[in-house]
Amino acid sequence: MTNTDKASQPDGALFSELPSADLASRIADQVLQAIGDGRLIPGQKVTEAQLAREMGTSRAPVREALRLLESQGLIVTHPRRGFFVHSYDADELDDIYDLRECLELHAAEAAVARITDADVNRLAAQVELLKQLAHEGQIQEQVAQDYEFHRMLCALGGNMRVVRLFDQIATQLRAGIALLGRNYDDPWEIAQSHDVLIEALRHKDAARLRRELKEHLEEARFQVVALFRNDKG
Amino acid sequence: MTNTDKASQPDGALFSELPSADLASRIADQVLQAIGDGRLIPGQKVTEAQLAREMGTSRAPVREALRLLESQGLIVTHPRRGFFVHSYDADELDDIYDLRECLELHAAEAAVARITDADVNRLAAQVELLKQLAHEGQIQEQVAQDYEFHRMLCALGGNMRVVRLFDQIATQLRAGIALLGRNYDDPWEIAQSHDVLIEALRHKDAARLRRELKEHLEEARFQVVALFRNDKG
DNA sequence: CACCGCTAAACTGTCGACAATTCGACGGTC
DNA sequence: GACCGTCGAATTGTCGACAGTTTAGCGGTG
Repeated sequence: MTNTDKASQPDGALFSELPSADLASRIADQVLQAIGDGRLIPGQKVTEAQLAREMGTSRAPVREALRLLESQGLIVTHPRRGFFVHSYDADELDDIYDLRECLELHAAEAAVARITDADVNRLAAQVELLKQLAHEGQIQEQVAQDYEFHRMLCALGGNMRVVRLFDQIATQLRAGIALLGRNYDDPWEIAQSHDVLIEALRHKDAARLRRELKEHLEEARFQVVALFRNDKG
Repeated sequence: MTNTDKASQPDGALFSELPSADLASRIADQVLQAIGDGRLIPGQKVTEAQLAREMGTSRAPVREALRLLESQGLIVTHPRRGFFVHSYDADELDDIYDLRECLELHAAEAAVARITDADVNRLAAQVELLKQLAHEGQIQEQVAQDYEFHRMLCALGGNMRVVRLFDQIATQLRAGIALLGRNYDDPWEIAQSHDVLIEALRHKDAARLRRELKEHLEEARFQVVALFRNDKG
């Protein structure tokens, strides 16, 4: 998820890379976090020199970090004007969900053909984790693990490029949703709504999985977009 | 297509932006072109200082250009090692086509519901252009206009994010295919194979369009991947 | 009071320089 | 002959500086 360890999911490598000492990546992570917890709000200008001063570095790595976040869709650039935190509107979130649905349904369909019982068990365990976190009231962590579940599902589709796209989309959605300031649904409901997906996977029922997953995703999409429209007019 | 004019397809804007004086973007275009016509070959190292010398600039904009191309998947970075032209293998091209199929089918399905007769006519005219270019033997241009046709189709789906992704994918495919050094099929066949898509669009037959488009794309995918496996072993 | 142009401050794009790291060649060792 | 460590050249990551542009504030004008 962070930019520090790009290869967080090494395809069977024994050791993951050591955390990069790269200044730019660390700065990008900081900015990402700042966007996530609202210290940077959408539309706000991000000044290279100011960030550089605050971080005690020169402008060069700050610039690279912002360009990285730009490529991930979290920062927008107006040439000679500077960098700004990307401000999502409801239509854009709707587009993002549309894209996510397209990718995830595709990956899930491919996954059904390749999935093993062990894989299904891992996914089921992840759902149990979601329920537990719902009980404990760890909402932030639950959101993170919810994305992780869907990421696992995408990964089982076997197309790593799709997984990378999913990561980008997830980051954007989290940034967009963060500024709602509240969750879009009851955590327990969310956790439970994954059960039907596990069922479909156990039976390797592609059609059913597609149907259920689509409903699952459109539920979230509908809630989020509706909330967004209310907040922003 | 180029990086110089990001808004090359302004959604109804009267004037396109003036060509950016941005050094980084122009450098990126040069490098992109160099990859396209084989002056830079996959796997080759790209040295910042050398590029900067050749272009008569400092390293800073070169670095930004390469990072931009990295975000588009044409350049890969090994930290503290430098930049390299991304070397595609057959499996990766297969993944890219898989992704393209997923996106384009989705966009096409959405397009059917929104498309006007004028839109269909524009697409049909584009197919005629493909045929004409096939006759004239302008293969390079035909390839470009072929992508343009599919881009138009994606755009009619209404999700601009999908279009941007398509652009990225197209760039990667062209870079990957460029090093085959030859076309993967008869230009006239390629042009004609678009006719069935127009037919399906005229009848607003989503199911048929999906079927035909899928076949259309898998044909290209099959040819390219097969050729690639032969060349590279 | 709204609008316009001017001036100063702030900022971006670009540049050249330096330290730390990496790469390649060389010679030494088994 | 293959392997290992060393040394010098080349390269990356980072830094501070400068020119041109943008922005914000201010006073003038209708």
